[in-house]
Amino acid sequence: MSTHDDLRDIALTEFAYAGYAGTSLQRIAEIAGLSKSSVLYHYESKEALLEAAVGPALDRVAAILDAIGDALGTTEGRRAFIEQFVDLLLEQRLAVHMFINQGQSLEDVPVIDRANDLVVRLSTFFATSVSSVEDHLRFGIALGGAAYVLSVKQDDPLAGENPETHAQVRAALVKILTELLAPVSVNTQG
Amino acid sequence: MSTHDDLRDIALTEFAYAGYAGTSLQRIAEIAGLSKSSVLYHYESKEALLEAAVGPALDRVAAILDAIGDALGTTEGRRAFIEQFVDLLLEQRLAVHMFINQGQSLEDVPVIDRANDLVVRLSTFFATSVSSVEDHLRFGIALGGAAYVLSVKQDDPLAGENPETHAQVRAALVKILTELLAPVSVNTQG
DNA sequence: ACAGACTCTGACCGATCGGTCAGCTAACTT
DNA sequence: AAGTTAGCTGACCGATCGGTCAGAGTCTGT
Repeated sequence: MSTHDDLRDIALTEFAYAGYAGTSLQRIAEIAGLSKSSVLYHYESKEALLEAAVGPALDRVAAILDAIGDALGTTEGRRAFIEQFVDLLLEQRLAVHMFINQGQSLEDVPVIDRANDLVVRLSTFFATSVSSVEDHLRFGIALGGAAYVLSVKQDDPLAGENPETHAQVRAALVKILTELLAPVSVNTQG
Repeated sequence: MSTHDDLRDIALTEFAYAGYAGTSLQRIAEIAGLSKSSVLYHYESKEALLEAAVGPALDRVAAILDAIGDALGTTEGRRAFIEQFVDLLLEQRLAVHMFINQGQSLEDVPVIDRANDLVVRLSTFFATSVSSVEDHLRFGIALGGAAYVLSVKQDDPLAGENPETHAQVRAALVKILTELLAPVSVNTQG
């Protein structure tokens, strides 16, 4: 992989792990085996590095939201969405964890504002007709919980990258999020 | 409230919101209307401020874990635990959110190590006999999701502090976490 | 009136932060 | 062989970081 992409990946890992404010360019440089000046040669600023790190994940979220469109109220629509959402989580777990848990404090960064807008879209996607406290909590727990559980470094089965475990995690996530967000009988007109 | 306690509360709010690394003593001082020197008069270091901020929450977690003891495998025991856990979350939501989401990166801070130990105890509490991937995910989503949803600043019903909404949130949380962690038929001997 | 404790402060410290800049080296072009 | 470019670097910048310290103001007990 190119140095450019290496830096992007290192930055994403560190931002998700130690926070944007808690990660220095010096540290990113050390992990990459470069000098801080080299990092700033590839990316014009720390903020540009953040944008490169989470931007692609935001594109995917936006694409999913656009594609699903209006099939939101029905249980069918929700289940179809959940499958795509789980795949997104598994592919972009660090980026999602980042803007879920640091989206509030980095509010004036353009790429984070974009992320926050998408979270709002995602929220209204699930809370159009039904707006009970319980449903709000369900959505928040599903979103924050999934982002959290996939970002925890653990010696557990999740750590391995073998495809069998991956399929197992995917199936379990779909099941759990379906229970939370699209129960067998959904009140479409709460 | 005393200046000492004010500083503790301000620090907790800022640590949970912007992260420990992302919060400066200068900022805490400004919010409190004091100088940075005054903050360091009340607390000998930034780390001491962190300990004062999350310590009481950790004491409560430990107390709950000690009290529940061995009634862990049964559905009854889990439900009793969940009620206490929800009350803890509602009372100490910022502190819980803090050490859930920053526990990994602040690993060498004593008070955070204590927090991480408690999370491990909590985890094994739910994963003694059953250790399937799905149950690990259920636990992580419940823990991380609840910590997340209660820490989000929102213009939603949660924001208000009126007792009626509080009871509504509590009931919904108990219901959702029970679904996640103690379904009607729990496999005690996975 | 004096002494001592409590609270608070500005000045200052070394270290680190994000970022700039001139210049080095190696590879490719003409 | 000369020129151009990409990749990288150390030296340096002002700002901010956590933390130290001597001292000022206030209040209480004697």
